[in-house]
Amino acid sequence: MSDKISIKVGDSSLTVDRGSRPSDLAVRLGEAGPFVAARVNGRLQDLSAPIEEDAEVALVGPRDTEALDILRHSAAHLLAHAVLDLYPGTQTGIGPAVETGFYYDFLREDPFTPEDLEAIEKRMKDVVRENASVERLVLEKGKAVEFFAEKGQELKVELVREKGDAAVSIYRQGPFADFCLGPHVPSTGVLANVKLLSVSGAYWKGDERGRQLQRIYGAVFATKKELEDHLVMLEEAKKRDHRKLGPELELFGTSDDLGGGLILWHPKGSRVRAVIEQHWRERHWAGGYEVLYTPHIGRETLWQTSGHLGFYKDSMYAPMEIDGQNYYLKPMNCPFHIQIYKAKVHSYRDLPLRWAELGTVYRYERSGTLHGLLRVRGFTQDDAHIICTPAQIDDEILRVLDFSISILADFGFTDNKIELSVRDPKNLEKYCGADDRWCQAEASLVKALEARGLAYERMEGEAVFYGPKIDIKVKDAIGRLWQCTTIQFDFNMSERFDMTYVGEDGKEHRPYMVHRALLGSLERFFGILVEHYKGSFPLWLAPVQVAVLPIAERHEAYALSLVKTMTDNGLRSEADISREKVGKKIRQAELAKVPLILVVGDKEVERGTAALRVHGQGDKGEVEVAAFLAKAKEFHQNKNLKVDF
RNA sequence: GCCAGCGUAGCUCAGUCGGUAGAGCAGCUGAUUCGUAAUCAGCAGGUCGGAGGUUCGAUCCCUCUCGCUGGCUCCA
Repeated sequence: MSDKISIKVGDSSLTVDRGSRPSDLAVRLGEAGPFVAARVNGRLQDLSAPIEEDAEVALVGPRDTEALDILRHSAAHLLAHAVLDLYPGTQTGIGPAVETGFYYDFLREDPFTPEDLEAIEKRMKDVVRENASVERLVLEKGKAVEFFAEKGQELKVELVREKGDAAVSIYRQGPFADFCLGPHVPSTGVLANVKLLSVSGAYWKGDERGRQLQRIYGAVFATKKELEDHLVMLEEAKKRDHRKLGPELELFGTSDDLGGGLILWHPKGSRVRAVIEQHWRERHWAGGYEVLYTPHIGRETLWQTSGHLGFYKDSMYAPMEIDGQNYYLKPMNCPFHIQIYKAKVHSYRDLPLRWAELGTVYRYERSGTLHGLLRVRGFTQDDAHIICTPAQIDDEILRVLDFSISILADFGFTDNKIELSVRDPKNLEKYCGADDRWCQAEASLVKALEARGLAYERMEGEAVFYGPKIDIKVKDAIGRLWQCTTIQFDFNMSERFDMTYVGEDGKEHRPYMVHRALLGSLERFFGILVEHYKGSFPLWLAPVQVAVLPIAERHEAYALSLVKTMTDNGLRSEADISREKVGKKIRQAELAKVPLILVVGDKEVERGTAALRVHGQGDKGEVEVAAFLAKAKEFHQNKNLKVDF
């Protein structure tokens, strides 16, 4: 075996000693760097890792996209380095890169305070300036255990014992050493643009019964600008926060006296909700659905049959006793729809049935999980159940998929991420329902996605126990994903309630049942809408669509007549007849994010016109009332997301 | 539920090293009748989240409790 190997870096080819390191290549090629890692024959590795065979090598700079995870992971190590410098005796848990940055978990008696975070960040920056080197060593497993035991790092000892191979790689910098595969940056100098963001609790190995650790979160980027942009984005997200905008725009509220996780829809929010519901109903009727109503409570026996009392009881509220019988608040609508199904004998000729309901359900959520409109204890699901024969299932799935995507688009969500959740192939016994049914169900989900050419991610093992499903997540204005639609097969309920239909053969058959929530819940969807539009709803959804602002008292009658004209034409309109100057009225209408503003004074009264202002676009000048009305009506009725006058 | 932080007027916030609180906006009243993002003046508004304790005295210190925030866990 030759002790030379040939290396290709970009356009250059060179022959080097076997065992040369990527960092040597950089020197040899006169590449300035800095570099954070190297891609050797497609695999990311340390700059200091020897190359043992002919290879194609790419040096990875901090600004390369594939560097970001390395920067994050290394920044997590830097964080631990600083923490151990400042708080010796702290035990380190795990510290990975995550989607938005990195974190590290620590075990320590005293809580980290915000001041501690500042001190830690400062120490991190010192270490960056020192450009401390990061060293990799490989120890035999037993030695690695000893190594961490000597340092008093019991958590690491546990990890090495559980996960370590025969040879364990360890990264070391300052007082900190980690059991870690890498790769890592060669030294800390490239981690200058780092910021610690928050501290929170976390469980050791994610186990609720396990030890409680303290987790410090941070973000890191290759350039200062990217870090600043990220911080601006966090600020931007805060400005869109529906929990702030909701009460500000008088859309909804909560009340301590009412209780956590319960939402009060204020008049303006209720208006928007009513518009959403009406649109939803009309689309469902047009789409071949019946819209049902069912009660909020049901007898214990119903929940026993459905199985909820068996496996879902912890999420249900305590029963109330009525005439010696226990009744439960509903956590789901399906048993009620099934009762309607079972009210008569169904023929295959009746199917498919598509039954939808805006059904308000109540679920116990642990106090710490409640979050604005997004996680609540009482909410209205836009639920539907499709009951059909095996022969109909492909058509029905395609139909519900198209329907869902189309309705999401009505609200401005056209950029979606789709996930197909299927069984865990290694654990088939934990699922209910016959194997051939699972196969057919999965096949029809895939067929529908492929028929429409939709990209999707296959989530192995993510199916719920009763059937495979498709989830649709929508992307909002600042790129965040929100789960809305879920289309799930249910092989459980139809069995438990012994749902049947009479087939052509005169025999009883088991229908397919598909659950579907499209918007998800009205509360949650409304929260997502508020964040997506930053409170500035498109015209057709806006609680007030046209504000009419008289300049002086003598213009009020005219303003009110315009409001009546708008209202008579189906537009939601209000006049501001406060004794304020027009500048103030405009400011208030703009702050309320009213899409269209009509200012009227002497000139407009005299000519029977109005001065138009479009939210976010400013003064558009004088308009004829009839022409304005025609356009506004058109935008409203067509549900345009943007208006153009 | 767990860890940490927070809770002062409707909102945003100041303040009190323990002697029962203050501003701006919003509200009300009055004046102003005004041309594209805040007219002026006056008034009113708080058992300082709730309960208990320590103290001559608690909004401030302690305990419990409720709620909110960031996460964790959970979300068949």
